[in-house]
Amino acid sequence: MRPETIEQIFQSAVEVFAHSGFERAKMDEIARRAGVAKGTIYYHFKGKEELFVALMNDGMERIMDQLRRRMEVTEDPVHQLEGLLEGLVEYLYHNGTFAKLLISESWGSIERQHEFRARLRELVELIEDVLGRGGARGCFLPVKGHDTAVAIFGAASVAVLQDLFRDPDEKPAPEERIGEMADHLKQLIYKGVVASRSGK
Amino acid sequence: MRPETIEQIFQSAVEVFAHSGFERAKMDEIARRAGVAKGTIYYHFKGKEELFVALMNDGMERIMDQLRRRMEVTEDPVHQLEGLLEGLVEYLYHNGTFAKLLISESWGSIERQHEFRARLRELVELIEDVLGRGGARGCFLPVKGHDTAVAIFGAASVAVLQDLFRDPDEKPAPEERIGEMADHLKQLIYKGVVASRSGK
Amino acid sequence: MRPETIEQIFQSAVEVFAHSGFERAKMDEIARRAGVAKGTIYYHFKGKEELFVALMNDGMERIMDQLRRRMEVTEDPVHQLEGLLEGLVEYLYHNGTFAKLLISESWGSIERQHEFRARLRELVELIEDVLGRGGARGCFLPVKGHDTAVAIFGAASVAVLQDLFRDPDEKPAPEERIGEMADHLKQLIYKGVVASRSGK
Amino acid sequence: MRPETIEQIFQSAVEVFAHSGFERAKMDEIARRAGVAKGTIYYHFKGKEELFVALMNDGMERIMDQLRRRMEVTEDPVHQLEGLLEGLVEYLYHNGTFAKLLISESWGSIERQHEFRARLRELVELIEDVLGRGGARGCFLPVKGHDTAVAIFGAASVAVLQDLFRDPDEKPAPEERIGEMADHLKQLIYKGVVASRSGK
DNA sequence: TATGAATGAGCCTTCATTCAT
DNA sequence: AATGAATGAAGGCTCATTCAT
Repeated sequence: MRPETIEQIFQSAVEVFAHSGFERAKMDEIARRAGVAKGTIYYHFKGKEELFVALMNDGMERIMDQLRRRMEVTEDPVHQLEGLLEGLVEYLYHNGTFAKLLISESWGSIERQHEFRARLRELVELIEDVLGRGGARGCFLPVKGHDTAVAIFGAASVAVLQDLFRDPDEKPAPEERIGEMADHLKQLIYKGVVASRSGK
Repeated sequence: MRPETIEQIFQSAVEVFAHSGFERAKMDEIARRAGVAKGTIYYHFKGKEELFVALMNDGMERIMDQLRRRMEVTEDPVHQLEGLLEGLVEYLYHNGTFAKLLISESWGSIERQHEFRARLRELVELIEDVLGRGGARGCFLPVKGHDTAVAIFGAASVAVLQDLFRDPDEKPAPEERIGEMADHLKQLIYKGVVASRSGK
Repeated sequence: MRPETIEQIFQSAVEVFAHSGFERAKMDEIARRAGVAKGTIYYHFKGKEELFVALMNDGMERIMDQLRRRMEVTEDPVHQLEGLLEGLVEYLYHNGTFAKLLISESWGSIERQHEFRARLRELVELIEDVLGRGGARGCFLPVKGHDTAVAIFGAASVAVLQDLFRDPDEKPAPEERIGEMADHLKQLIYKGVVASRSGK
Repeated sequence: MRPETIEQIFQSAVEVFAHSGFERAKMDEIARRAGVAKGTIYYHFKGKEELFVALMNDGMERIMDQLRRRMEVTEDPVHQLEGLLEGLVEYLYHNGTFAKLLISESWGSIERQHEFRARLRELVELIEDVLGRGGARGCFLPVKGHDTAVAIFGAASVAVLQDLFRDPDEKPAPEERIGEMADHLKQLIYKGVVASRSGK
């Protein structure tokens, strides 16, 4: 009757998992913040693990949706990559919570972590595809797709995280930072850092 | 240099922390692998936290040493950046264990994580300095130092991790991959991905 | 006689209690098998305990009915005892479920268990009466009634249980086994095991 | 160093398990009675289940020892059976705790219960062997071994339990009752209940 | 009558840490 | 220096029961 309850648990879980990481997160805390009894969580989710995975899948779907939508507005791979970078930075910045989990819970051999990397690979493939299409059209250099795509993802996500977790008092307006960071990333990824290219 | 026992604990701790992450790592397991009694660890280290921090500091010192040594061989910022990238990839690849902890335990508000990010900032500053010097000399584009440096670090470390944690059966020879990956990163970071630059 | 819903709950409860014992039995499971919502059980029964007691009382009534009916067909205590043994074995064998609960939930100091033993005592008294009447008529040895009656009940019920819970693949036809076991019990209880009796 | 601790846990566990049954028994209570911290139990036993099984195995070993010793004093199967009955009644009476668990936790399909019945079968085989040897020598009637042996065990154990759990105020001296009950069982099992056998 | 979402006390188990030896 | 038995706080999960609909 009330999908409301599930939604509350979900919201609360995102916050708590993000704040504490999977291991330190306490079901008690999630329940408290959601304003439900502990048992209620277990009525809707099989356990901590399932709740977490449901959460991450949800997050991954959202980000993939956003990125795909960004890419549909143009056919030009260069613009598409631009959209990807902006979308990625924007989403991660607004869901720092999710960004943190994505980066910190993706490495390891636990089942959950396997599933995670699989999802992450989808995102990387999105980037890879753009690079591939652009390479075919001659508007991108012939880069080695996968490694480069992963590197681009790593650059964006770590940059966002580092920004989110710096001393809270010196943080500039988020919206401004998002634009700034996306620009810096675009510059790095589009042109690289080396100046003189004629002589090379 | 270090007494036998401590060294064994250290080695064992690296393995266990890397395999399980900080939270899942058990002091029991560390003691078992080190071949010492659990109490012995507490004789040498104040607790789990201290052991972990000591470990990470050690790791950070080693990587910083390696990177600094790489940079001393030349004065040319372009070559220095090359050395940095190679050194970073090489070290992280050989110490995947450390790479994983570095990336997954750096974000959060626990004391230990603060200390971590502080250390990481040192590494980023190393990159930033090179970019700065290169920019001053005109051999680098005038990039926004900090963001770009973080992005470069993120690109390298996530790329290495993704490689280390992919399906174990399709892994090529490590040494080969290290060269390859460093090359791909260098290309990305040096030239970017966009092809036509004539108009610029 | 009983309304549909209650009957379904009853049937389901018998199965679940028998399969899992009182403690391990879950109201959820009982409701599921009965095809009703969990709340429905609580609409008809005060709780788990009451449901269980109702069940056992029902079982005890049935078995007592069956045994009493068996005894009415003759006046001869020897034949009556025969009927008791056959009836007991037959009933327990066909209601292994009940047999198990009877034997395993009867010992302890919880209220429910007291009530149980009280019921069981009724059954034992039935046997005791037959032995008493037979002793008065001279067709039974002058045995100490209560102990012997309990022993007879124990012999029959444990024999049946042991048979019901042995490896499922080597089980012979139930009907056959019932006759067999009743015979063995009759022989034991009628003649005992010692051979030479002339010299005594 | 201190097998003392384990012994205390063992003793306490026997009491608690017997008083409450496996499911209702609380590790907290066992620890409290043993005078140790809860964790101490888990230092020595893997869990509740293992503790319980260890307990039961210990009990079974003790009873088998006692019964085997009883049987060694004579070669005559009739005397041996006498020893078995006396030993069984005596042991169960003195370890009502164990008797209860034996009878109430032996039926079911959980792993632990399988193991239990297996152990119980050993005991039954002891009886079966005596009956077999006696039958071969002609001092026992040619009874069907297994069923009869199970029935004898059931008779003895249920008789003891019924006695142990009757109203506490009307209990006679234990030692006296043990002798009495063993006698009643011997009479039942040796001669049966039917009086006139000449005419039959 | 019947439902099923919600509850929360209760329990088993884990594990970092201590300390007597 | 080293040991390992003992500790106990903490946390995930279960499940009988309630109640608004």
